[in-house]
Amino acid sequence: MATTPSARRIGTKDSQTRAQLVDAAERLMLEEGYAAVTSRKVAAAAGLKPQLVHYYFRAMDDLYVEVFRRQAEANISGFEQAVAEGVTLQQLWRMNADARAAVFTIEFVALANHRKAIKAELARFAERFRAAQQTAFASALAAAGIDEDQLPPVVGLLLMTGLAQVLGLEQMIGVTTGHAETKAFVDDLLAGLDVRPAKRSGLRRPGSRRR
Amino acid sequence: MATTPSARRIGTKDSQTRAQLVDAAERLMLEEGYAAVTSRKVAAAAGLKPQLVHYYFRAMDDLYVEVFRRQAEANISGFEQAVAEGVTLQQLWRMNADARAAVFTIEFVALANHRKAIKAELARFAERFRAAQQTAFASALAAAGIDEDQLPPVVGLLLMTGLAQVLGLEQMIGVTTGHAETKAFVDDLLAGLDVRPAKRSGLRRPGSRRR
DNA sequence: GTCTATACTTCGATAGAC
DNA sequence: GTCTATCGAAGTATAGAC
Repeated sequence: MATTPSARRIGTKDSQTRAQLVDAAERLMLEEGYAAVTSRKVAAAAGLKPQLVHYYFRAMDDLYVEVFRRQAEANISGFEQAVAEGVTLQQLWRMNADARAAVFTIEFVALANHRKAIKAELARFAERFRAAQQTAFASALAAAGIDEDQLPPVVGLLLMTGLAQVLGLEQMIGVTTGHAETKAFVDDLLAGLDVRPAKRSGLRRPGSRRR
Repeated sequence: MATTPSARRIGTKDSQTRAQLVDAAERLMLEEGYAAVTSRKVAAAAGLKPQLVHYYFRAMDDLYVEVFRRQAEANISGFEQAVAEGVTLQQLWRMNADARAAVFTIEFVALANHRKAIKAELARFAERFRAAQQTAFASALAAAGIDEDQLPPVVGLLLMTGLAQVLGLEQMIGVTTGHAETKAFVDDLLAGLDVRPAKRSGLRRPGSRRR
C-alpha cells in the first residue's frame, strides 16, 4: 500500500549539486519567504536547471523538509550541547534572540498551515526543542535562585521564547518601537539574576539602568 | 509618472460580489495559508468565476491588503474603544490571547516577507496598534500598582504580545506542552494584580494555585 | 549516477462582449 | 456596471537521453 508513490529515480543524498540546491532554497526562504521557493527560482539561484530540483527531490515538500531539518538540527544540537555543559539564563536568552531563527520559524509555521508533511515535521522538532530547552532553563532558573512555584520553568521558557519571537518578527517587518528598551531591560534583569545565586531573589530588577 | 499602471476598469468598492470575494479570501488565508489565496481558489470558494477577482482587484496584492485592512481595522477599533473606556490587564490579555489573530499575524508577516506592498501596510498598522495598546497597558499597569521603572509599559506589552503570539503559533502546529500551565499562571498573576491596586506589589504571584 | 526534453496544470492579468 | 473569452508566464513533475 505504501509502494506506489511514483517510483522514479532520485539523486544521491551526498551529491554536491543537491547541497547547492538546499543552500539556494534556504537563502530564498530567508530573504523572500517560502512562496519564493519554487523549483524554477531555486534552480536559478543556484545557477542550475529547474528539472534538477525534481531529480534530487521527489516533491517540493521534500526540499522544504530538508531545509527545515538542516536548520533545526544545527540549532537543536547547540542547545543539547549547552544543556550538557550547563548554561546561564543570559546564554539561553542570547541563543533564542536570534532574528534569523525567528524568520525561519515564521516561514515554516506559515508553510505548515497548508502542508501537512511540514506540520508534522515541525511539531516533532518543536517538542524535542522544548524538552531540551526546558531542562536547561529549569537548572538555570534554579541556579539564579528562582523558586519553581514563583515562576515555573515552562512558563518562563514560553515567556522568553515569545519575547524573542516577537522581537524577531517585528524587526522583520521594520517595526522596532520599544525594542531597544526591552532588550536593555532583559539584559539587566538577567545580569542581576545570574550573578545572584541566592534563594528567593524574586523578579525585581536589580538597581537602575544607565544607558 | 504615476499615471500608467494599467488603466483598466475596476468594480465598485461597495459591490456585493466584491464582499463575497473578500470573505472567501479571508477564510482561505486562515484555513490554508496565504499561498492558497489565488484568484482561482478564491473564486471557487465564493462560487464565482476567477476573472471576477481581477475585475474587483487590480492585482492580487490589493486583495491581500483588503483582507488585512478589514481584519486589522476591526481589531484596532476594539482596542481604541477599550483604551477610551479603560481596561484591566486581564481584559488586555484576553484580547491578545486570540488564536485566530495569531494565525493572521503569522500569515501576513510571512506574506510581507516577499510582498513589499504588504510589508508597508503591516508596519503602518503595527505601529498604530502598538500605540493604542501601549496607552491602555500603561494605565492598566499603573492601576495595578506596578511602577514604571519596575516594569516599563512597552516591555510588559511586548512580553504579553510575545507570549500570546507563541501560544497561538504553537497551537496552530499542534504543540501545546506547557500551555495550560502557562495560561493558568498568567490568569492567577493578573487576577492578583488587578485586584491589588497598592503601590509596589512586585511581580510575585499571589498565593498558591490549586487546580 | 546525472541531467535534459517535454507535458501538463495553475496562475495572474487584460481586452472586450454584454 | 458586470462578467466572459483568452493569453502568456510560471509552477510541478515525469520519462528518457547521456
